[in-house]
Amino acid sequence: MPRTRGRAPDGKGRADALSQEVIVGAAVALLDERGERGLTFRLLAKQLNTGPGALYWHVTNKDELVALAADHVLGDAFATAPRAGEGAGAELRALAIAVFDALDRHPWAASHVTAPATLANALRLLDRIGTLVARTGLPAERHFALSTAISYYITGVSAQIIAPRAPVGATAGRDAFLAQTAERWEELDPADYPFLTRTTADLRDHDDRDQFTTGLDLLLNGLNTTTAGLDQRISPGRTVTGRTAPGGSPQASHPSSR
Amino acid sequence: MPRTRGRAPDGKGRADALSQEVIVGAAVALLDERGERGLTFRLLAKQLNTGPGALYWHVTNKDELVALAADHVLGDAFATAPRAGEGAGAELRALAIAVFDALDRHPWAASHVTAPATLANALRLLDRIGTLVARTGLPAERHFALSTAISYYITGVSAQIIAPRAPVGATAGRDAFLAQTAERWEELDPADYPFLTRTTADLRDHDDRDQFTTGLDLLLNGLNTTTAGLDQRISPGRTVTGRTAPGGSPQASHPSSR
DNA sequence: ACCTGAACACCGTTCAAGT
DNA sequence: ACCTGAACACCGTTCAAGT
Repeated sequence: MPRTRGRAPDGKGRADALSQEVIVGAAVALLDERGERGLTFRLLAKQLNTGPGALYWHVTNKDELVALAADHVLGDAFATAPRAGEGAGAELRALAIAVFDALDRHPWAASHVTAPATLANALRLLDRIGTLVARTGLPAERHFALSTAISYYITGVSAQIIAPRAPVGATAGRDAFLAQTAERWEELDPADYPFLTRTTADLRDHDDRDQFTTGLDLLLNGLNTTTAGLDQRISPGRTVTGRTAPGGSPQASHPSSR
Repeated sequence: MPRTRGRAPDGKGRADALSQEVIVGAAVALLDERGERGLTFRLLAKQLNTGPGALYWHVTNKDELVALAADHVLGDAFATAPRAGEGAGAELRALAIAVFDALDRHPWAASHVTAPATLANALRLLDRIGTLVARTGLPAERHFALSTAISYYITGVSAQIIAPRAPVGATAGRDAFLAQTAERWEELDPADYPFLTRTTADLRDHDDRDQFTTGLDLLLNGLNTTTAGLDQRISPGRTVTGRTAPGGSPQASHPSSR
């Protein structure tokens, strides 16, 4: 079964000619089926009716191949995310969720989408985020920092949430894993872990996707407040220990605990 | 179950006896020196004066070993983060930055700190975050969601920022990489990438650590606003495309574009 | 209980040789 | 330009055998 993705039928190249796209497509399929460890140049070559060496003509090495595969599935997000003009904030939110969902369909992918963007769809994503951020009316000097922060959140937190599902092993799946982790938490000493030991119920029945949107909304909410907080960008960078300003100056940027 | 937890110094075990701690310590050193690919059971065994098989008595496999190593360096964060009572928000911020810095010292580690927490220091971190969140006075039902959101941000975004530095190759380092990426952005078509093409300067001279704190402050800022937005938790979960509520209900949670 | 080290079953990658 | 496939230089992991 030759896996020939559509080759423009212009020339007389063999119908099953190799190309980077064909290889990446087959890699995605293999990755979906057998996980990152299951992707092998030998196996991939066999499925494409060649030898392993042939693949190296189109792809530098396995790292690049996996990165290209991850970027490929990232592209799915643009199909679902609506361009409609509901306001920049709403579009940002929709785009972020579309990315999460796209990566969620291919658990191996999330951790291979890296920043700063160099591959096609990662570039497209960041540009779109930036364009939307620019539309919010926030000060232009902050566009880059805010856009990359959002971009980091989307891919970083997605990876964090989705990655534990990547190990192809546990067929029992997510629920069993969570239940098992919850059990571990229950056995901890409440004196050492006061929070975890009283929170096991939430762990058991939380929804991963809700988790993603919770933090996302926090972040987008913060965007609202941020216009006034321009000054905050100046001071905290250098404080190595992360201590707040020694003078106890007004820190509108931190949630007050009173 | 070969868990050689603390060896009581009663017997006359060889001074250089193997234990999980010794192995993890040596693994961290090797990881720091030669990166993830440089860590080999053969090499590690040689440095510990044994055969590779011996290691498997104390550690299930390489995945577990790397996870333990990552959790080990995560522990460094607790040394720097001050417990002082500057308010929950400030402490949260300090803790987050301490984690970033700890992971930044061991670029291979960030991507291996996974959620939900199962290893010692990851548990400790999440418990601490939860305890601090509980102190903010936010509604108790939201403590779990908010704490994990913060935790996801810290480890996920750290990984995202730090990971590109992990490849042991590029001795030229981060700056060269950024400059090179900036060049790529400059060559893009402004019609397709309006944002990126006008933002290359920011990419070139941004500071990674500032990037981390920018998003962090956004997130913590959002915490302030969130008390009023309790309702927002209910609706968005099910909307698959990520569209906002169809009725056009008041959406205090999104940045207004006006 | 813990360690040894040879052996198994793989890998990614290269490269001379072909078309 | 592109493909072939054998060969190189490794790996992680297992396991009978030792102490």
